[in-house]
Amino acid sequence: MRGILPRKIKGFRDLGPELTRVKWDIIHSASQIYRNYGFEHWDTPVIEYADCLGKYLPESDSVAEGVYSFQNPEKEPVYQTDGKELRDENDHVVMENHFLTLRYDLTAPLARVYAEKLWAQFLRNQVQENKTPLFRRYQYGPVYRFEHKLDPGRFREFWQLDFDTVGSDDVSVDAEACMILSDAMEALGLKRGDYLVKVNNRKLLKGFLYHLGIDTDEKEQTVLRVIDKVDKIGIQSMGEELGEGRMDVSGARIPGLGLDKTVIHQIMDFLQKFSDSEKRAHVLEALEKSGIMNQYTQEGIQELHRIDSTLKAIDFLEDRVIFSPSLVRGMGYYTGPVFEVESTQTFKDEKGRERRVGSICGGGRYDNLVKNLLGIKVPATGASIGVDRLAELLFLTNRLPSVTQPTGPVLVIVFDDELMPEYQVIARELRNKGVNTEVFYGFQRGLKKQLAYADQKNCPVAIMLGEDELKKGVVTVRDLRLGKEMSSEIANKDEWKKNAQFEVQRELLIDKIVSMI
RNA sequence: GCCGACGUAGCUCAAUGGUAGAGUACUUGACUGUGGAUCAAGUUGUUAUGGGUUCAAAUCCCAUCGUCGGUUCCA
Repeated sequence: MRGILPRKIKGFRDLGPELTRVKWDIIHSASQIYRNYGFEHWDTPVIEYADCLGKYLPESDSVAEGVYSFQNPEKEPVYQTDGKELRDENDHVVMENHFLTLRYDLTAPLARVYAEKLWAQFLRNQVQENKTPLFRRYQYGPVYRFEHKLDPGRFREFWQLDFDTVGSDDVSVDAEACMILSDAMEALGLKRGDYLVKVNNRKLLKGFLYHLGIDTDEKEQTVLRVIDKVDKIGIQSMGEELGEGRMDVSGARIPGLGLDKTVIHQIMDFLQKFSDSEKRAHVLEALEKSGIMNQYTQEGIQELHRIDSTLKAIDFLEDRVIFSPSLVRGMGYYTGPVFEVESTQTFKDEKGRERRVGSICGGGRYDNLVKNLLGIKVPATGASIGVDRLAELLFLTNRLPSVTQPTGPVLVIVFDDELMPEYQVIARELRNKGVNTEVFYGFQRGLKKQLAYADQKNCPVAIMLGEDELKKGVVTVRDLRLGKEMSSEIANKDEWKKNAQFEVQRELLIDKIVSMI
């Protein structure tokens, strides 16, 4: 017989109070920075029409690999390119169960929002390239990807925290994105030097590879994919992989791209030449001297110059933002500057091995944001904080120790059902003063149980009111925080009790508690 | 998808073909209205699942499932 096993979908998780708190800390402090730069908060649905996200139907050739899709139970009209309903030979509107997709990032929905706003004008042919409106928004929320392989720290449901500027091709926006990322990292508690914003320009790589005879998008993509791994596998292995392939430590054979030896050496030289430069100006100088000049590299260098001078003007030096000509960022859709925030911190895993956290934010410029939807180029640039990655980082490196053990509520102990109304009055009065207060409602009402509960929730204070106190017109207050401090030193139970516990007149209770919190 | 390692109590892990154990957690008591520490007692298992070899399997073999590490792919 089939039964029900309580369980979660792989790659989805429950977040306890500690992680939840870290997560919202990140969101609040970073959002504050985004607003500080003028971005407005938007939110969009978790589910979208598959075609609007640039994902097409499972039966078509471009199978929506990697996303969660399903058919809408409701039939709706099919549209033509001019926005009118598609009709059959009998002039009936063609109806379909459209495919729906859980959003896999926040950028695709942004494109939909932007295109939807422009749609009416677009139909009237009033939308022109280079005249599209400026739109700046930030957004956070869960996104969903159907990953086959789930590395630790990689999930199928995870949160992103994006800001994007649509409708500007000025690279000052890219420079600004670096400022924002840097400010955001510091706002949520990272110290200068705990992180580095790394910047590169896709045009530079494109121009360089073009110079080496790698002149098609397809070739470029495969080469970039290998270059992207250099941090992970080292320059030597990367070279092997560009050439004849290599043997992995595990014995797996990794096929190479079969590039020419001289080409490979030039790529390796290029990457090594810049990996040691610390000054942005030095990198630019070296790039100019390299003599690889074509349309792409020229534009790329010029843009980096602009970014450098913008950052320099407000004293964003190399302790925050560096140029890193080897930075690729996997995705193919970037067209200009790309950036990434790397955590320089390490932590020890459960086996005591030193581990790096790596990249925690990424972004860049992409000119084809709404190309699918409006058919025109709209320049956009933006970046995304990987909230869950960052939460884990803060957790692992213990950057926020106070967050890992949040203070619990004041606990009102329940001795007697008859006194419940009075317990509620006390709780009410405390809450009105802004003190988090909980009345104990558990089954097991032994005092021991209730105090153990308070201890487990890290309550600072317990309030006890029973028959004895009622007769005297007092309330017993137990300072759990003080008690915890003393517990390591004091063995004598009575003395311990004497110090951490006292009686107070009922009418003085609230002020007393407030002063203790 | 491919290569490798691992899977024993809620958790962390022992037991090298011969009776399945410890720490921790949990429950109860010492303390009948008092957290921690201490002490005492108690509960916890189809050794991932299914098959095979053997007088005898947690242990050896095969398959399946799961976890981890590496690799491939990734809008």
